[in-house]
Amino acid sequence: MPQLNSGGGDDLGANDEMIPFKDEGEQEEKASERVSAERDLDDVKSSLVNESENNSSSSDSEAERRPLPRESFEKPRDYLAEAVRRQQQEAGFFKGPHYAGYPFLMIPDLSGHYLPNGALSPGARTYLQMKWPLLDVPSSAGLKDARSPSPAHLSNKVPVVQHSHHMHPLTPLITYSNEHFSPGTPPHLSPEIDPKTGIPRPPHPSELSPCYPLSPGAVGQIPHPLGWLMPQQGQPMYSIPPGGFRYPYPTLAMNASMSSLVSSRFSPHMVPPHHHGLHTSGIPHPAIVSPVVKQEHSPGGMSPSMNSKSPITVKKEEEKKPHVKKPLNAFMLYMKEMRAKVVAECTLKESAAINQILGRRWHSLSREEQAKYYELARKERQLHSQLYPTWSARDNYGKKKKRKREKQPQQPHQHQHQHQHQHQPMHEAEKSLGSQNKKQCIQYFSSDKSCDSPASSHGSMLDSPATPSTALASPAAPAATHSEQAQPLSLTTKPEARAQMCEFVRVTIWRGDHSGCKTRMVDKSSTGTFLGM
DNA sequence: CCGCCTTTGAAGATA
DNA sequence: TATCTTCAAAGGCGG
Repeated sequence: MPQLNSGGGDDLGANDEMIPFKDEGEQEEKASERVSAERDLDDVKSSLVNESENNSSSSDSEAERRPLPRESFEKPRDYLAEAVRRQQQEAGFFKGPHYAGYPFLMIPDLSGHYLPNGALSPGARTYLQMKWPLLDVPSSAGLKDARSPSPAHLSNKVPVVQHSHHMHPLTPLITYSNEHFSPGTPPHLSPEIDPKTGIPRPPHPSELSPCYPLSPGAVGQIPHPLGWLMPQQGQPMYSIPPGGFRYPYPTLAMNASMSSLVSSRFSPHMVPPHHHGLHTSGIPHPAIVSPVVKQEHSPGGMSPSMNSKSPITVKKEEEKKPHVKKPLNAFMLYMKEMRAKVVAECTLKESAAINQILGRRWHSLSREEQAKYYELARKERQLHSQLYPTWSARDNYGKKKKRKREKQPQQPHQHQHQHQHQHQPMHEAEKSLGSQNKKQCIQYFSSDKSCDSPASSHGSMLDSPATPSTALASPAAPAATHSEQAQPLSLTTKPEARAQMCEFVRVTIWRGDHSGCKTRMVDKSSTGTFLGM
């Protein structure tokens, strides 16, 4: 479990983030036949590292080594801490053109999710216009320029936008003026509160400045700075209890990253300093799903809930307690951002299928790009914890009637992560089909290059679609290695072609076990193989 | 209409 | 400490 206040410099579990490839080894182990391939992968990785390092003209420290092989990459803390340090030291973190591509923003949903009433600050408006250049707009020249790769980019460790899509989803940030991204630490930052302990702690130089320096007691009543957001579906990402909070801080103390985070994922309303007016409007905070009650469970200090209450009362409050959602993790952020693109590329609409693609794309992302999302996620968590200091993931346990995913007692080696089961859904089918060969054929997404699936393009990788190694081994990866302009996501394909290439069908799989049959999304092109036809 | 599917990651729970 | 479980988003689909 991540340390919230390690004192090591980072905050809120930032240290546990960048381990995107943690399961790689496991998967690789399974695929003994791919040993040599792995070796090649290692080589690729090494070269990648070298290239990256070479490209990094900057003399800076560890951050410089950002593009690291998996092993090194597993030290997010240093990385992030360093990044932050640099950010703070160099006021130009967001200024320099080369930093333009390192926005901590999630743009895609901006309009829909975060702008309930459509009201936007000028900055936000600009932002919106830039948002989602959308699927394959070949001529986003201006944007292209913004993301143009250059040694300078790389030298700054800041993940440079390199996109297959002409424009990095996050690129729009570049449109942000410095005013919105005023770098550096706000002078008026108060000590950050440890969400767990509620004890204020001095900001560590290497950690992000708290965006909302709230006192433990005040936190609960503080309006969510992001409270303007209202997701499209009417389900707020985060929401503020009705009635809103009073916003105690005339000026939002927020550093560059935070402001970007806020302004993006959470809302452009945040940008303007007139936020206090916003909250009085009671706009729900995106994290709160059901703004039934304005009162959030008391954060430590001045909350009434501190008082001893009868179980009934407590229960009542519990019921009324708005559902504060978990902060999105890096992948979720990525998904939100990229989903629309994938959907546009492919004919499919089923999220399950889309998510598989996204999962692969995720792995095909360069470390720098992933780092951006990890950073974003970290900020999200940080923000979330500051907004809801007493919130715990456990609070949401049981609120979602989750399917009971049956365990697979017959397969000892699968008793790993649930999500690892999910990573290899073919196992179930495999059981029913009873052969490794079949298993390899069971690709939800196969040879579709546009709908991506780096792994699928490699027959040898078929049984390990989602592993990073696979991604690295994919055709796209090497490109990424050589240039941040790699186009792992293949948006270069024309939509029509892509549409053709990306068709999925639902396949019902008979499962020999208790579960009977099961439906799966399978790429049409692989259906035949899958079905043994 | 609710839950499943599917992905990764974070965090809580459990052994 | 290691492993397992739940939930976060999303939207089509099935019962």
